[in-house]
Amino acid sequence: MRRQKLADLRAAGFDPFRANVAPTHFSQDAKALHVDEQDNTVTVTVAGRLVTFRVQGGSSFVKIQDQQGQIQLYFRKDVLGEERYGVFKKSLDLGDIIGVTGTLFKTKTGEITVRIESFTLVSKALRPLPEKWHGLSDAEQVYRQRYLDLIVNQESRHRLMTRARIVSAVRRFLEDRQFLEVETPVLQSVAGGAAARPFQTHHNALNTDFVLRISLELYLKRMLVAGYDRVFEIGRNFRNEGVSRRHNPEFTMLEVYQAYSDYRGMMTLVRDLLTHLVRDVVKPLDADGQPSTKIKHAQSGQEIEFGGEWREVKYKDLIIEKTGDSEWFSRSKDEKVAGVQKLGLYADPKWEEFELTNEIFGKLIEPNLIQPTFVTHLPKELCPLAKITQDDATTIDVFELIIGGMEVAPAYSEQNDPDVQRSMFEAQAGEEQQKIDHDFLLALEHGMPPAGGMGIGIDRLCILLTGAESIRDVILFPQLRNALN
RNA sequence: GGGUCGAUAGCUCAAUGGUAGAGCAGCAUCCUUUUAAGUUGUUGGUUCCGGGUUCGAAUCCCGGUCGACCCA
Repeated sequence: MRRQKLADLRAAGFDPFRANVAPTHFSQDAKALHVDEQDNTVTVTVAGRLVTFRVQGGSSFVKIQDQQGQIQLYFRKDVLGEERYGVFKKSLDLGDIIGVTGTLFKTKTGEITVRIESFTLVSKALRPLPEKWHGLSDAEQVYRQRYLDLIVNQESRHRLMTRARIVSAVRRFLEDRQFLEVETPVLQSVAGGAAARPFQTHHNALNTDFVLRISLELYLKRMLVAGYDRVFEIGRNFRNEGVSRRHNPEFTMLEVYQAYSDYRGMMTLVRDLLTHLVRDVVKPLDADGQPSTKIKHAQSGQEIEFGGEWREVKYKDLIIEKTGDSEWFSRSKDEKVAGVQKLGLYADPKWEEFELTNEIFGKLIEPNLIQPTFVTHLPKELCPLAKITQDDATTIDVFELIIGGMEVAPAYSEQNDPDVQRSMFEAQAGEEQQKIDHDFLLALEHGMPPAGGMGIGIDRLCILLTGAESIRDVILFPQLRNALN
């Protein structure tokens, strides 16, 4: 039927797919031009997709939607003429993309509307839009055909628009502080900087195997060696692991490195960044409609308070608090196995001691840290890339920022002693083992300034700041299995 | 990888083992300030796929595909 309309238009000498318009304004900018008591004095050209269609005899109201939102259009037979009005009624369908020119006025219900003087069909929708009231709710179709979700579900439009604004604001925030954005390789010989299974690939011309990066860290540190004292990268990492509400095989990471700083400097930086994003980008309102710094956490239902001081606590203190055992860290491995089991968790005697302890942290502590919390002084086995704490050789100078029960940002005082770095790589154990990048060690031997470094999972940050349920809701096209037909 | 649940018209959803339906969209009709517009009429189905049980399967059983949630 829609194809018939298209054929009819073409037969009449008009091909919508060869037409175009020159919009003068986006929808909301256009509406802002209307002056009260002065109807039909301002002319605008706007364009967008037809999303509601209310034809009533000789006059009709329709709405189009563009990047900024929707704007109502008013078509009259006596303005357009019999023939054009007929074309409007007969040839257009919901979902079509049109450009229109007309004057702004306010309807008797108070909605600023464009009184149409001319219109052009610039793209014909050959398939119908999903239902207008319920939108698109089939999760699979929402993800596979995200464009439909974004057309009809305002909530998705807003959430994913907010993500774009968050990423943009992060860039500006860092650039204002003289950080340089750099781009480092996705194809790497060694998947360093984290412990994760990488995707493997092969370069034909070089006849070389590569992996897709699992972290940005080691190349950004080479840039510190290079004398770029403040660098950051916002880039995609890839991990060949499970898919869940918090994991997508490709995800976006921000990593920031600042020479002559340390993990405490990163603490200030990340808190300033997040409060800026909440106050100036997300701009939540409280129950009375006043600006707030609280965002509702979808999983727990609690309000997360981003303003004020954030809790800071040592990893060991959290473990001692949870186990009720002040001597936990001097217990034998067998005692730790028993202790973990006593807390109702599975404990495998084959695990390393730090893994037993970390099971308690991961299962019982982290998920309950809803308010922003800096967990500091993690066991050194959890990361080989940080500096050892001066007065406690079992911990490292790092924090993990936990919000909403999720690790949002780890930060370190970066290890810059090449010999210590090498021995820490070699001493790695358990699940946390990272591959050794010898070229990176070579770079360190040339001298890297002392530095603070930090990573922020942008997807997880967006989950928190938009109150989303799942990582899939903040990624435009989340990974799904192939749908063969 | 394991468990639970789900897949029916373009979309949102119904349907005791007994003729597969509604709303919206579509099509036709009336309507010159509507707000999920309204009016009258109407088209539309490989019930995810493949087997099985049965006189008879959207419905019960087995296998598969895809998805959601939980667990690892």
